[in-house]
Amino acid sequence: MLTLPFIRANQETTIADLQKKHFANAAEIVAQLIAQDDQRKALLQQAESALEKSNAAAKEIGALMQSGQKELAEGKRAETAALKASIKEMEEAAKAAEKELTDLLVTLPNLPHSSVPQGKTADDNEVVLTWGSLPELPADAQPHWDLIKKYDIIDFDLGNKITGAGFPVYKGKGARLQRALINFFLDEAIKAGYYEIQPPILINEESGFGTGQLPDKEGQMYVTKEEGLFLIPTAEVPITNLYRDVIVNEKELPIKNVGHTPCFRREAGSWGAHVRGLNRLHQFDKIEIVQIHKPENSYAALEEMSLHVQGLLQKLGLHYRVLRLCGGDMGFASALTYDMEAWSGAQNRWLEVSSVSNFETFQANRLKLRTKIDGKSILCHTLNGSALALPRIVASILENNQGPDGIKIPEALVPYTGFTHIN
RNA sequence: AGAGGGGUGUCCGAGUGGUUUAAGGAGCACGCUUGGAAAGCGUGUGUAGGUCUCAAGCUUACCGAGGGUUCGAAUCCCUUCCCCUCUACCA
Repeated sequence: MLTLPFIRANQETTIADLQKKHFANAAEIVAQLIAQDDQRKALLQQAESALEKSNAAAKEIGALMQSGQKELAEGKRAETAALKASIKEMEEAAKAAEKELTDLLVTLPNLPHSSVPQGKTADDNEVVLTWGSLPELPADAQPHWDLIKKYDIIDFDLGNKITGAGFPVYKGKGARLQRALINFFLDEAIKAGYYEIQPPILINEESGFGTGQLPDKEGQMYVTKEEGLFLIPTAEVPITNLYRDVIVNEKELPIKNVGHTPCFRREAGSWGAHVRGLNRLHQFDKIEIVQIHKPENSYAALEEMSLHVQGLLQKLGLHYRVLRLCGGDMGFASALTYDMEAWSGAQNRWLEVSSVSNFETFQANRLKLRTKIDGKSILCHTLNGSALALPRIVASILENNQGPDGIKIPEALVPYTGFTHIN
């Protein structure tokens, strides 16, 4: 959530930045926000001065009662009683104005960083770098959805039976590969100074709001019927919300947390040929890194996180590229996002395997996550990234490493899998 | 899940309708004292909003959360969340 003082002080750039993110009617909405804020302030002042009068009168009555002047007190009481209704009305009006204002403010996306390229779609993203080279594959190379059947390691039919589409069952070496990747990614993060967290994977509404999933993306999450709890779409939600309503001691910054969780996404209406197999699932495992910083350090941290993710891909020997997302393709809450895409040999295309973002104060403002610097409380910057999401990594490893001996496990993973080939 | 007891500031803790403008203590910060330290003494010590060029000041809200009663609520009532004890159940 953007802050009103910032919008007021930077109207021109706010409008231009919103347009860069292809937010419709930016100028009108900014003007409307400011008008509503003016109105809110006026109503608030009205209500507060009425309250002040009523508080003073109540105090006077108290004093009169105490000194035994009952009749004077009774008179005063009758007088003050008449104020009540109008005070209530004013308070309600002020509250309604504030809610209206917040409801509108919450619809504004975060402003993009100056380095974010102009553009509308994924085609406009900027390729920052490409690492490695195309894998050499046999002529009869198969896509991963055939390989998993050939080696009987991931079973969609069984998942269909017990749950539904998009909930695969991992079996044998497929299950062990999952576990190996999870441990490998966690260990690498811990080596890089992250602190491991195992959060709940159901979250309440406040948490959904704190990181920006609610009220907007309600349809993306599964909800429990009785309690109204949401299954997390990413560990970012619980791990970042640990710091909701917290004033972090400056000495504790930066905070670097990592957690592995399953992630649940409804992905309503997005099924088709390009989301076959492991490319898009309703449930998948992901290791998420989350950092909290003082504002001046957050962009250095973003680069560090990007390098960490790249290090993982390099150790797995996957051909990858890094994209700087354009304004139109970025997430709602992000100020700058790097996507890492791994090459999928048999599908002949790039698969997004990580997304690393700096949210600046956007989430912190919703979370009320602050720190104190020189006695002043300021909003922290939050960042997060996948390090990494499993299914597409598995797809890439299977496709890129297939050969006559079966699928070769990347060397860095062998200590974790305990086997060198899937065959 | 049933019965009972609780939730007050950074922490402990008093407070069952009106100088509570949240007592008292601890902690922390600064000062005095001291050769130095401790002790002692003094002062200060939250968050958010509004007003204000800034600061100060003034003001509103905040005693788990949300509503209500009242001229006035930490205190009374309702709803809800969380914690503790016992019972039940369970991995």
